[in-house]
Amino acid sequence: MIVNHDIFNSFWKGKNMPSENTASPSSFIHGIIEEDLKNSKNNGKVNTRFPPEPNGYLHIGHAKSICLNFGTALKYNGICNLRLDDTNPSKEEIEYVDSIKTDVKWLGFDWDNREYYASDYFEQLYGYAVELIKKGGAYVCDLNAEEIKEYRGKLTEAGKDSIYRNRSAQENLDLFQRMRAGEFPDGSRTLRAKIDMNSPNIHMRDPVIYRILRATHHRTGDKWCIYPMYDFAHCISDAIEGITHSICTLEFEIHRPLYDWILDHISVPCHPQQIEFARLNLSYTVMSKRKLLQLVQEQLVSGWDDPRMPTMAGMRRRGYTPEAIRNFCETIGVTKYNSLTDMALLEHCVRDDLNKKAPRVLGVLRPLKVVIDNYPENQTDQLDAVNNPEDLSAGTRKIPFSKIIYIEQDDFKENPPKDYFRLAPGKEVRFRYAYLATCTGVVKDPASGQIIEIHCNYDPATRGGNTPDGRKVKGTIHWVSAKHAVDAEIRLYGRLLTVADVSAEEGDFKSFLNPNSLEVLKNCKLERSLADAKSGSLFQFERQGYFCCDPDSKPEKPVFNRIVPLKDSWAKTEKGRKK
RNA sequence: UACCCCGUGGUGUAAUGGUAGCACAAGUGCCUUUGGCGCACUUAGUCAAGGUUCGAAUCCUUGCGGGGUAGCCA
Repeated sequence: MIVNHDIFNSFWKGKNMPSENTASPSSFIHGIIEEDLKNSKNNGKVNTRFPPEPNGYLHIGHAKSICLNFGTALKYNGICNLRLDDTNPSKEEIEYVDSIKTDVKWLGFDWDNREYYASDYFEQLYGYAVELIKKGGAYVCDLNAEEIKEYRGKLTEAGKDSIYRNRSAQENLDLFQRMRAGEFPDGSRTLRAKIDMNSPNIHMRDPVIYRILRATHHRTGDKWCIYPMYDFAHCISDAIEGITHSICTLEFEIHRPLYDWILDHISVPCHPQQIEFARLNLSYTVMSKRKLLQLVQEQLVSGWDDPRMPTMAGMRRRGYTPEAIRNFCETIGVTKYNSLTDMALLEHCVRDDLNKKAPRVLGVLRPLKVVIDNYPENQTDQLDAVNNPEDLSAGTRKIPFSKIIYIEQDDFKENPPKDYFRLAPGKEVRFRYAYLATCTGVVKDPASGQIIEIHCNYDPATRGGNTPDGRKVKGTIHWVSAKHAVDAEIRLYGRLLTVADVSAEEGDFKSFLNPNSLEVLKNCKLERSLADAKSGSLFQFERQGYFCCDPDSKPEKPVFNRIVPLKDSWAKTEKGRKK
């Protein structure tokens, strides 16, 4: 696993703080908050938290939650804590903790010194469990896992009481203490909340709140052999931290009565309000940690930071910017409707951001050799090129032109279709920033018939690409001088999956993996300046797309990732024509 | 067929009882030394039926459709 912190530390530091605007998604949640504010609830405070479990890498769905939680706190002058929800040591690792912190910072949010861990509350949580037992709200149950399942009943039928349900508080206290002391084997007993085995809500049928589990915790080591369950730990952690609005995803909606029940039955300092919203689903990808982990473990991708992954690490390596992701999160909104967001919207946000800030360069992905017959053998022109037409303060640079150049294979057609205004026999095009030239001949490989070389004559009067006589030339194509070019590897990424909505398909999601999601071009020709591009730096290769210098890049062999192609209305009409 | 939640153009959302709007996508045209960007325009929507109301996407009822929930996971 490669974690290149330099990618963003060098490039983005100080440039990626969210503005008031992008950090302010408006939604039904803010409606609730503003109502609370109006009623002076919580003394006018708005405190949130982002509470990931450190059992995997953060993905774009988490970004939505991060923007919501941190953005809400920012909007209402509150605070947002980072809390690692680490109550299940069997799945959690320090590597994940580190990556989570890295990703939240990279996205542009700051938890100051409020880096909290549910595990920091284990002692307090234990105390609250004791209080609950004393109040008759919890009991130690000796049923095993299968028995508990059986006693729980079904969705459509009530459960039945455990035979251990009516133990005395004294006995429960003694047993719970001995559970902690390690007197009983894993799985032999649990602490359960004493609620209602007939509840239509299965989560209220005496849920387990503590289990015996001998696993080394990444922070508390072997100090504990009992661990609190989510439902017990989360609401109390919220209360301990003074959270006012505990925002989570829809699948916890049915847990809310339990969240409230626990807080109502112990003496916590406050009672946060749980509010649920719909998690993000993105077309042509998967968003579950389990599936992403599978892709990594089965080496179907190169790692958590494979640029095809919807993880923050993957998107970072791909070249997506924090600003683009934040803007995306604002654009998609927050509701309770289970939706499927079009990947095209994310790509739009990426292009929109990159268009403003990415310097333009010339690079040829699939080179075709062009000889300018009437250009002097050993001459080199240094031509002025605009770095960014969207930002003239980015200035200009010099690019060298000479007798032999490379153009894109797509930019020449021996038998051009109608409306094709690139290079073709007898046709004139503009080499961007350089000269107008007319195609005079084609050289083919006698054996295969493949076009291997084009011949042109240029018009010396058109230096810089201008036409003193005012003639209009519609086609402008990019090029790179052969003798000045730097050879590079370019990785083109496609969609991870072949179907937009894999949840609607039957069978294993892996059978819908796009076999062509990665195409590596090893013979690309780029303008010289790209030889010393820094890892993580972003460019627009004119007429091609946006590209990001990969950590694998070396001065002698630069490597670039295509972040997203430019929109291509010609490809669209061509495709339409073929139909 | 238990309980809970959700249904607004193709997609994502706004309208909090008072003109159904925005963005993406799709399409057309203009502009253009990036077939990019930008600009203008077009297509297209309140799940259904009743009810309340001067007036309903919004409130009520029923139906239909979608999602969630039966870990000692979170």
